[in-house]
Amino acid sequence: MTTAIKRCGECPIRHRALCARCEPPELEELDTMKFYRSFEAGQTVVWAGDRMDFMASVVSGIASLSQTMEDGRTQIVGLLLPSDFLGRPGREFATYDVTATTDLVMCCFRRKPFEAFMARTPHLANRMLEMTLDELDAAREWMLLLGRKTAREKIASLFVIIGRRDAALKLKETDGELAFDLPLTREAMADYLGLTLETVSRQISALKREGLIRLEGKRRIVIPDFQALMAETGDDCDGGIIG
Amino acid sequence: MTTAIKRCGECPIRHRALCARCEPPELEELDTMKFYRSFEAGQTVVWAGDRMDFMASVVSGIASLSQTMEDGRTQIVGLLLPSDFLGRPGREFATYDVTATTDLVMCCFRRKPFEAFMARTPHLANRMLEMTLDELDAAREWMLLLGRKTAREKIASLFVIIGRRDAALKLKETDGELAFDLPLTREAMADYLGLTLETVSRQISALKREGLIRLEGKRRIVIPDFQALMAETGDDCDGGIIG
DNA sequence: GCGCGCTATTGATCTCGATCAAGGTTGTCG
DNA sequence: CGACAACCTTGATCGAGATCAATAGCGCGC
Repeated sequence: MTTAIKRCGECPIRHRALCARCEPPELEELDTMKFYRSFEAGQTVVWAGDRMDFMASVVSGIASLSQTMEDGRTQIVGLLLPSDFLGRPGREFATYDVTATTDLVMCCFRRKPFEAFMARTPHLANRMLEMTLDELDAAREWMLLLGRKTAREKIASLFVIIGRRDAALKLKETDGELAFDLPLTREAMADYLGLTLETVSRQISALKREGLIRLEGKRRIVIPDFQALMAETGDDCDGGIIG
Repeated sequence: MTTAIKRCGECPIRHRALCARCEPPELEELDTMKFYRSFEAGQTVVWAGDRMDFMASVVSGIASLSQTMEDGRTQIVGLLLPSDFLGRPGREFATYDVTATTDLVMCCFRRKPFEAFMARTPHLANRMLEMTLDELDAAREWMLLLGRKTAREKIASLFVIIGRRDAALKLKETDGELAFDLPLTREAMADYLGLTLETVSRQISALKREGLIRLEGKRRIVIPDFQALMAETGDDCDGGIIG
């Protein structure tokens, strides 16, 4: 396994996932338990059931969490994008297969010291709770997609979510033309959306034919009119601004 | 809305969801912010988007969390069984419709004082994190069901999960014969499993015809051989004991 | 008891997405 | 360059579950 380990004093994680409110002494302490791991696209980070003696935060690249049934049916239950967190306190063994779907760098923390650190840093525990609740909301939104949306709506929803997230990372607005690289193969998209890869391919072709998206190569998606694509997701289009 | 409010010094919640590790002074304090609310089967606890100025724990009965699309397609994204928790810190507005699917009693805590209490009671914050992570795991298991299981497997999975949970509440073993009342109509089951009510009905009839379950009336399910039913869920049957 | 509303069952038919199958594209390595 | 592998697209057909429709049981109030 290609696992580069290095130390670094300026982790992007500080400013994103965990430590927006950490003080310098706390950051120092986090640094002592921190190391980086790199994975190539396709590599497995951990298998479900493996001992996992670290928690981690995604620095760059994308990983997927998936579950597989004995007969091979697979469901991706979550994507880890930059700043997303992996691992749960108090759990020694991985629950899901974690796979790098693109080249991936993670900032890892050894579990024991990290848990000890969390125990005496309340705002870090709060931040963990906040992140977990956000993930729970995302999972529940995905349940609506898996249970009730058509193939076309599923594809449109996926593109909207990836597009929005991608724009957020680049600090761009999500209106007007938007372009991004799909971090998933057709098969991975199928496993995320509860479809077959053929259906994914056909629906992408249909959206292309209708001008809702353009393809540059197989992987790069251009969305000329983000609002128009959102109208295909089946969701309320007000972006979920409640209150 | 039938909303009985009473105070009570011996809340079952103490021993379950929140306070297994609370000390007597903390329990006193929790009591000052606690009140009970009762709902009849079918009543709505809150609508998505409503202001919700309390958090709550289910004392008895069952509630469902659901999302509905404009055209009426509905997905139940979670069931709240006794001891389950509702509401998230820092969120003033409900994200999902919450409906009593049976007669329901909830133990409620006013949000502001509860949040303040949480902020200075670290083990409560930890307990919240633990519960949220468990819910996340449950949601992800359900994603596999929604995305990849057949109608038959979905029904079998539902019965296994309700049966197991019901047995746990009654402190019974989950082998040999097991009987419980279905807390959901056929329609609610359909909305939970991502099916139509006709398909639910047909699959239940099929399981009955094959002797995997018996029906006593419309709602009471008897499972003569729990292992045999588990074999129909498509899951590994070792009950997920990893490590 | 009778009629009404709600829930559940069952049948007939249709349809969306799965499955099976055949190419086409792209990239890599000798 | 050519061969091979991985990934993607498209077509033909199939089938699980949706949809449409009719009927049946089951309280509940009058």
